[in-house]
Amino acid sequence: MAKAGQRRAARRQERPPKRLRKLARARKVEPETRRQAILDAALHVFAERGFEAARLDDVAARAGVAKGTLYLYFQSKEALFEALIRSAVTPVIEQFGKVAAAPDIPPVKALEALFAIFEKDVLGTRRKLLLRLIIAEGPRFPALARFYHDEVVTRGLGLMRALAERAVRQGEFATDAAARYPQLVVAPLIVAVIWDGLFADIDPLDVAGLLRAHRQALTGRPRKGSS
Amino acid sequence: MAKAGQRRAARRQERPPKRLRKLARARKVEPETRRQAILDAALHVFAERGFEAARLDDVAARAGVAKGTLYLYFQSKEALFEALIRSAVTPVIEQFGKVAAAPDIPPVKALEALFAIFEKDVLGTRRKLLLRLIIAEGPRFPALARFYHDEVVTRGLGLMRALAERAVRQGEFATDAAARYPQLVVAPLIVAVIWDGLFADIDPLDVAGLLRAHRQALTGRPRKGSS
Amino acid sequence: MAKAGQRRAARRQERPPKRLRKLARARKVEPETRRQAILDAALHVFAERGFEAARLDDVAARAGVAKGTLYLYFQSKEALFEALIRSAVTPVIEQFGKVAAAPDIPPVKALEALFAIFEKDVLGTRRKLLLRLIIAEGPRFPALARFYHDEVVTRGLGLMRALAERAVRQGEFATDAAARYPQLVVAPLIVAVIWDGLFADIDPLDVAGLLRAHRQALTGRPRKGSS
Amino acid sequence: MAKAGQRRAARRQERPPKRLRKLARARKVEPETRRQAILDAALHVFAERGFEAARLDDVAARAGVAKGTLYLYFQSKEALFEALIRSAVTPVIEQFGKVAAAPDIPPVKALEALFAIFEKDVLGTRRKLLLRLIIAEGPRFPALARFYHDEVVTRGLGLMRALAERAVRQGEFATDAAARYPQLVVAPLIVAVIWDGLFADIDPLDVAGLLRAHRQALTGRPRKGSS
DNA sequence: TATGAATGAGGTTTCATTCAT
DNA sequence: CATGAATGAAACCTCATTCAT
Repeated sequence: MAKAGQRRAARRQERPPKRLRKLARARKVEPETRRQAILDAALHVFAERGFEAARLDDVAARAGVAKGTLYLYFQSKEALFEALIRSAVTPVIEQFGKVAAAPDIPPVKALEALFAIFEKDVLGTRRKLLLRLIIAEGPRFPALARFYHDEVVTRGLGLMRALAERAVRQGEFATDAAARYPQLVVAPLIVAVIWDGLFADIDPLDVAGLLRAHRQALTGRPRKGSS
Repeated sequence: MAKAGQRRAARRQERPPKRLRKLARARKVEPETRRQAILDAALHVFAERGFEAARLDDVAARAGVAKGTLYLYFQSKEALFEALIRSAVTPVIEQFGKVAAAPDIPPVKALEALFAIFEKDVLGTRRKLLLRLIIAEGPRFPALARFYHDEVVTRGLGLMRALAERAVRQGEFATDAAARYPQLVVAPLIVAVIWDGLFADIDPLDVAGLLRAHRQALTGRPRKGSS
Repeated sequence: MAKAGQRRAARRQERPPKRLRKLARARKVEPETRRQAILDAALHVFAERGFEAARLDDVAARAGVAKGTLYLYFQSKEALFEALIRSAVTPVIEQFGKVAAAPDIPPVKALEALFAIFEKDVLGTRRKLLLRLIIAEGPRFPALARFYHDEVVTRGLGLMRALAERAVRQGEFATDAAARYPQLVVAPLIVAVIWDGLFADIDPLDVAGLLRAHRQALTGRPRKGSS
Repeated sequence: MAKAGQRRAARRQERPPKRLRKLARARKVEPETRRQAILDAALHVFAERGFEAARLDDVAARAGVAKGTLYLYFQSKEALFEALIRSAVTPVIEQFGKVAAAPDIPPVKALEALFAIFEKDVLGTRRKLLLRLIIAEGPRFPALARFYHDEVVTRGLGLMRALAERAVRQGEFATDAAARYPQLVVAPLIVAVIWDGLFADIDPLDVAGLLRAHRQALTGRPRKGSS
């Protein structure tokens, strides 16, 4: 038709009255299950569009519940977002903790293991979306930033520092730089996540190679023959 | 025939005239000046709220122009956002280029200079907002991500790689890791920007110390006496 | 973490809460009823102001729904307009068909009946607004023009032609002009609608007289004593 | 780019600053010439989009003047519209008058001439746009409707009535229907204009044939062999 | 006289939130 | 508990009109 006002019209198509759709009365699911379904859906939608642009309609649809139902589980869009961040954040750290704190394995081996976990369980899963979400939306959600700082960053960097110190003591790291600034250890991980978000399609990054090189740089020892 | 002083003709039948403009018309300024004012305002507002949440009302108010004026300079909110990214992106790289490419200064000195420039001209200015904006919004603006990749990332990493290679050849870097993955050189810079955005208020980062430690790690030599 | 009672999250930082809904939620009505109410309202508003000048605010108010509700039933202003035209168009034609096709009543009697129907069910009702709307806005809505052409004009003229041919065969029409150009039969009806729209207030038209005279002209026989 | 808000954006393309375009200081043209240029442009734009949707920007561009200049010649969009209707309306009528009133030519010949004029000087020119504009927008501009009624309709129908009466007296018309309702004479002309506006592209009308048939119907005499 | 940048009210459309069912 | 129709504030964008130049 003509050219009158239509903005995001392209998003929808037709509008069947669709009422009277004999609603199948939601075969009783565990509330916790449903809560998780909503959080899963929310992660996808928030990650894809960002907090503001995310539509609860989409979250509800993806979770397979009605829009109103969201409000039975979360007070508001913001509360859902916060719960999302909080819920998904801890598990990884604990895994990290187990590896990093083990005093019997050599620090460089531990580092290797940590990077592998990161590659597999963060970069390889939807958890990377979470990390991106925090980086992107954190500045607008100070309470979440603080939570993340306290729960993840501080603990994570603590582990890294302990590991680095162990590595320094055992002569595995050339300098104590990483022990004083454990951010140096994780910085390439962060960059990998960001790179993936921005350039995955146009210039994918060889994360494994990057992390191998990073380990090499930390130990200060030339590559041992292999790549 | 109702000859004068009637606006919005077809509305006249049912609508009170109520049109009493005062318009303190802005004294003519150079178009380029005004364009810059809008871009400045946009940087602030977009950086503070993100693309979606940013309101053009706020941009206009901050720029000291009427809402409609924005549209004399930019086609849409999105166009304004793009222009913002594109406009502010190149200058730094050029500065970087001058320093990094100079073959006469020792690579580590060059690195030192680059980090100083970064600290002063990016972290110390509103340019860091821009970087954050790209990190946060880039995934939703593939065209911009590509632009940034082509104009900044590729060139920047190219410089870093050249510098690192020089450093390796001259024996200033312990390993060739940074030459193979120049992302390793800039990763702490990125982390500094992100940290600043998220935790500046609750746990500020000693960026100078971080970057010093980073240089130290890259060279693989224990600190030379000083801090 | 500001847990409850906060809406529009990301706005919270600079905006007064000021959200105090009262919403006298409309008692549930049948969707079809509501759809009709909206279409009725739309007919009035569009007819009175034309497509462009019509404000959806007015449509909503007249239909007794909120502005947003319109978008639950129609995708856009344009879609509403199209639906309006399409919904109201067919009924009359069917009535026409019944009368015009009846082979047992004399053609002139049928014509008389058709004109009476037109006077009562088109000119006498809001359907004339619809006709005017098509005449006025059709040029800007080619899809609608085609729809109207195919659904109404072609069929209507077909009926007229058949009727005229019957009249010619039976010697009731002086010439075959109307059989070849059935537009001639309806032209005065169109003119009556237009006249009503433009001059009803200043110089009303005696439509009954006009149509009587028109029949007389078609038959080519002087008035039989009466009027 | 992404899918954020953009409504009529497609209409524009880029936005060159275009200020400082050494304005050629409008080589003095006669005010009346310029006024006509504006009216010509206005006819096109108003006809194409309707009053409300017409943009003065387009009128100005088409007339080759700046937007502000329009206001030196007309008080408002509405005033321009009114002037447009008034300015273009009279000429045809006068031509009609000359032919219709000539007492020496046979009425049917006169009719033939009138229809020819109509076909050539109305349907064949931009004047038909004017007629359509009056039909479409008249209801929202009562003052214009009255003007048109008094200046054109009344005079035109008067001429038609006189002509028809002459035809009746001379036995050229089968009935006095057209003398009593001269609208019957012009109705097919109106229909031709409307048809052209709505269906020109999908089902063009043989106007000449229609009008020949119309004359035939009015005279009530079977076609005289020819055409 | 002519310009066109600037204005800002007002339009359409979106979407978080509510609540009758 | 769950639903989803309804709400209405607020966003983006347009364009008639003004006025400094």
